[in-house]
Amino acid sequence: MKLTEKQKKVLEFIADFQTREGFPPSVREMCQGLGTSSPGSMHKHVQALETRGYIENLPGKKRAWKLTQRAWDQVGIQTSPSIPLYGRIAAGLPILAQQNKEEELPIDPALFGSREAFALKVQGDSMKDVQIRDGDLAIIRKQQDAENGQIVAVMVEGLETEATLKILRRKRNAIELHPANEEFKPQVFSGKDRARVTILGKLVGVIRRTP
Amino acid sequence: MKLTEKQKKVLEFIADFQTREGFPPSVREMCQGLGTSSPGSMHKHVQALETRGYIENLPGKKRAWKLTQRAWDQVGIQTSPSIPLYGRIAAGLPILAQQNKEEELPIDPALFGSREAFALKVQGDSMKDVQIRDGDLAIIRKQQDAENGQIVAVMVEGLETEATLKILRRKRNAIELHPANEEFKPQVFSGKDRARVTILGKLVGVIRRTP
DNA sequence: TTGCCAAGAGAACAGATGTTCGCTATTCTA
DNA sequence: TAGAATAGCGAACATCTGTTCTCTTGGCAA
Repeated sequence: MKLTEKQKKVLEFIADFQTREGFPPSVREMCQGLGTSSPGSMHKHVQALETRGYIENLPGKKRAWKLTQRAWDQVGIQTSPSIPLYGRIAAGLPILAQQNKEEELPIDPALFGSREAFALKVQGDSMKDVQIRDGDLAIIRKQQDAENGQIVAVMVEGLETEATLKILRRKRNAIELHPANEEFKPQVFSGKDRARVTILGKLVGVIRRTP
Repeated sequence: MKLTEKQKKVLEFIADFQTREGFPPSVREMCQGLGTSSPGSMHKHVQALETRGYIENLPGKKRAWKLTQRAWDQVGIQTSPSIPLYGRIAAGLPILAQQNKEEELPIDPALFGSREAFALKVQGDSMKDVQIRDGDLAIIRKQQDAENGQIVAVMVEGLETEATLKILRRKRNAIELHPANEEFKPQVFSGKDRARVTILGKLVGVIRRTP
């Protein structure tokens, strides 16, 4: 019994809502969260998840269902939440490859309002003006895009083999990556070069361990 | 605001039900579980718990309430290892009193090399020169003393009702507390005044949550 | 006693919610 | 091309559920 793409989305939403709020979402809240408008359609999905063993339902009660262990496994939520710390990035490997993991920080990503996050060790003083130091751990929420002015973790193809923190500024035909340090100059990628910039995620926190 | 005997029973039932089932009980389920028969009476108790800050309620939604941290503390259910965050310190109370706790950070103190730690919310820019910002969470390892030059959390008797971060400098006959900001002046306590300074612990880390 | 307060019973109401039903659109397959 | 599978819309219904009200009971202090 395989899950439809939509059913996975629904399952993920329920799991996310449950961990965030502490109780399951109502059918209509799921509609709102997933951008549809018909409780009927949503109910069909929930029912499908039930017959497939991802949800236990107590008939007759409102907003009273449980996700089974199978569901939590599917969504990939671990019992003891943590944040992986990536150190130096080896050239040629996917950035977030297992080989690059340096440590598993025993911190719940929810502390930073994220469901999935990772950490990078900051190197150098390029973020000095926003009080981020050499050696700090930057907590990054995974996302493909970000808004202007936000601090993001980026990879630049061909230029560096490491992920770096930069302030994102999109111009009409260019992407600018600004360090938060007056002594350094921004990098500008215009035209085709824009494709060389890959956003890994958005900065949602900083952790510093002082000796 | 003290809790009635009955209200404690109700609170315990809700906490128990929540951990067992994964969602909160309805008013009538609480009635059944506690051996009464009137939803009205039970609702009064729930409301009392809400005004006392043990329950957060989302009006208009059914079976949708959350137990606050205070409630979990009252019931005495422990979660994974964590660090308590203390906010404003109320005058006259022991600094690390339960009443001052603002949040329980789901972080293992071992991450900062401590067995027992607590967190304080940094107020103001007195630590600007060491890249600590207003709003940052300072992680403090409990200890009575510290070495020269280290950053410590201190209470000064009579002067302030809040714990502050300062750089410690012991002189022959005085204790100096230096802010890490050139614009501020150090506080000097000499002679008998030295006894007014109480060291709560040593700074072992910083956590920043960016919105 | 009198008054106050916590607690409960029972009824009643309004709204949220699960659930069902019929119809349509799109996509993929036999 | 016909049919199945998936997904959605919108309406409608029964009931679960929070909430309010009134009345009653028992304990306790002034």
